[in-house]
Amino acid sequence: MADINLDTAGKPATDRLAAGHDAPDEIVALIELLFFAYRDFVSDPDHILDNYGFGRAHHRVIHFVGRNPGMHVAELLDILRITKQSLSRVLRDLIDKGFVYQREGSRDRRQRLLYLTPEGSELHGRLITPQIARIRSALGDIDTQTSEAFREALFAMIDQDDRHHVLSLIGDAGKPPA
Amino acid sequence: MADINLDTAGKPATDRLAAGHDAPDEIVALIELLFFAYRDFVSDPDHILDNYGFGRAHHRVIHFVGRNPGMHVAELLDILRITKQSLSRVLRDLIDKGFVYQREGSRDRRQRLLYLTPEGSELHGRLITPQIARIRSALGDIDTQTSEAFREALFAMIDQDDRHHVLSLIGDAGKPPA
DNA sequence: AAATTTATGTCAGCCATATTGACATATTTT
DNA sequence: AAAATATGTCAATATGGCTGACATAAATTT
Repeated sequence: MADINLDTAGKPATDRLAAGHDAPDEIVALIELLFFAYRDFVSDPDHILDNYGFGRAHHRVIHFVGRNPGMHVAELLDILRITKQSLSRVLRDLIDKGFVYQREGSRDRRQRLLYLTPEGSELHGRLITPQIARIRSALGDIDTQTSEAFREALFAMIDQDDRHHVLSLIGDAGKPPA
Repeated sequence: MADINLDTAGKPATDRLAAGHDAPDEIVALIELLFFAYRDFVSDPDHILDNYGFGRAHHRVIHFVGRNPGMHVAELLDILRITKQSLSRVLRDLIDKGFVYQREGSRDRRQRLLYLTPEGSELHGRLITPQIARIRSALGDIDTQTSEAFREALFAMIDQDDRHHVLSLIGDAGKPPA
């Protein structure tokens, strides 16, 4: 934690001059807070995943399949914004190790519907627990309105044309902003 | 955008049963919103970086050095939470291509103080512009209180023992929560 | 019925980013 | 003078992303 040699003790003005940008400090603060919040937010699951020989990619699959049982591969690709090949490797790991299984779609037998096995479900629970705790504790310090505002702000950060999709994923808990 | 085969049309109850967890939907919604917000938030800079042959790692260095000119290597390592070796490669790229330069510390001549060159500063500006725009537009739809709440909530997500550090980095724009 | 499109999977190879552990150098601190 | 610190570098390794090509089965279109 060594004390640092930031020659911009007072910050704002100095930085803006040095950088030569017209970046409003309150906004830049939000940019950095998002970075730090996300960094720490994923660190808890990361440690757990180590014990299984899995990585973040596996976590994402476990999470979305866990929350949307019967989801098919194309939908997962769309959510994760990765290629078929990238997903394929991760999915194979999860299936081989017995955390995810596939079933043929009944409506469309080309589709492979994805489900968590009991082991997968248990891991899902383990991974989400610290994240829930972190958010609870973060919002616990704050009032309900803040929590609502947090949801709205995060939602508004998402690409316009993907918001309806996200809404359909997160369900009623993410009510459309008034 | 193919319409999806989520067999949990109504969501909440079904999912919780299927997954077997006691995950409150409002909190899970926040978890997912954070994922989607971050995914889209970094996508703008990512596209720009492609044109320079740089990646996210380079962006992070450009950003923090740009905001904290004269920062030294150890501090950067602490912020990014990566190893010396990982930083080393990225830093070498940036120095070789003329976006960052180093100066010997005057107080401690072992230190290498980091600065952006004019080119680095220009790239910094290019990278941060869409991020500022995204946040402005996200908060534009919303009121000032919401913006404040957003800042508070993000801050509270950060690891307890790192908050003072983050505070010192983001300056007054991230006022300590009342 | 035949042709086309779609959903998925897989192969081979590549690149970016991260890791560890060992070691070297210069400088500061004890 | 010895120890600790700040940085840099080497070699080896792992993960997770990418592209492009190709294969199969099933659904859809003509």
